[in-house]
Amino acid sequence: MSTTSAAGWVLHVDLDQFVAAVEVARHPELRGLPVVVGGAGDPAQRAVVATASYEAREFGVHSGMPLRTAAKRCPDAVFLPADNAAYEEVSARVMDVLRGLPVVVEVAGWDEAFLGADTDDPEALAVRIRRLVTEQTGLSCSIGIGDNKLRAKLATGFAKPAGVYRLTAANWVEVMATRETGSLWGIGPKTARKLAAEGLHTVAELAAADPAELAARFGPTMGPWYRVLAHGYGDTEVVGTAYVPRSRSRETTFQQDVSERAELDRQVALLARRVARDVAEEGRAVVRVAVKVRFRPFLTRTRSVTLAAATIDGVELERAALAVLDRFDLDRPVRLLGVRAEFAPAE
DNA sequence: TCTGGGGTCCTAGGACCC
DNA sequence: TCTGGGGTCCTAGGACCC
Repeated sequence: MSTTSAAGWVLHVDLDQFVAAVEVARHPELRGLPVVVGGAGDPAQRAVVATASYEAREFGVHSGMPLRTAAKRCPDAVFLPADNAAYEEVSARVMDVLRGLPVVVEVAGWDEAFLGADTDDPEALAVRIRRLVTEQTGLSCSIGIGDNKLRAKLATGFAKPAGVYRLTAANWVEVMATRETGSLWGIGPKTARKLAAEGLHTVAELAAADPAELAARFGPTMGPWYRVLAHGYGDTEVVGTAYVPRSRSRETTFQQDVSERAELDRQVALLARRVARDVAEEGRAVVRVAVKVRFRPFLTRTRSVTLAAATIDGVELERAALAVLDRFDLDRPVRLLGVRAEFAPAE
């Protein structure tokens, strides 16, 4: 089978409330209850919601929300710790089901994948995929059908939950024209606000904007790209080759802010060792090491260094991370430390 | 909304070189 | 050293996504 597909259809498969669904699958007594997964499962701790079940979402609980806030909105929710190893295993099983089909599979996250498919009846294929995934994993998914990745991805939003939806050039204007620019995949809250300040509120308004003016305001790449998004244009190539990471990082938010310098050194060394283990597994040389410090209340700073020579050696990575930490003004309480290693760009 | 953890890509300024 | 223009690398920060 080829590893890319430029012709035919793009399908976007997205598992419904994935993490919560995995937990319900192994704790059937939780079915129908508001379930909130995140952190260590203790709403009193500093952590956020990884996934909320649809029942919990009814109470206004959503991912990214502090667990504390979730507990206020939904005091009766069942709080569970995140078990990433379990989710990765289930995710791998789902991807294997997809790879068993005559399609190109591009994994786009734990719970989603793009498929390149040559078919005359993408709806029939989508229905078949939904049935297969449920039969073989017990999980429900939604599927967006598009003539490119952007439209397939957005279509999934209209397909959820447990449905199929087609979004192409044929219905793009009808479906998207009056929606806010922030509904586009790639335009977040900040950019949506800046666009609105330029008088561009809807997808149709952005599509009709002057590319040169967008370039002047938002940069030579991003400006014109926003307009392209608003037209629904996008990548049609689905790539099935293995993902090659550009970096590996580890970070920790402390339950209590840390001020003591020796403890900060100790924590950075621990993080650097964890990164070194990940790097060793990857087996690729590191060319740059970065340290992230988040001070109280929430001021985030990064410092980084290009190594004199690329290395995979854990001791050197740890030494580099400590040296970078030393360049910060550590005069305020710290709530988070992070260490990131960057690999040499793949050829 | 007192704001996790793991990623990617773009921008912009300064250094440095020719 | 009253100083141009272009290219590239390094670094920090921002925005976005899952």
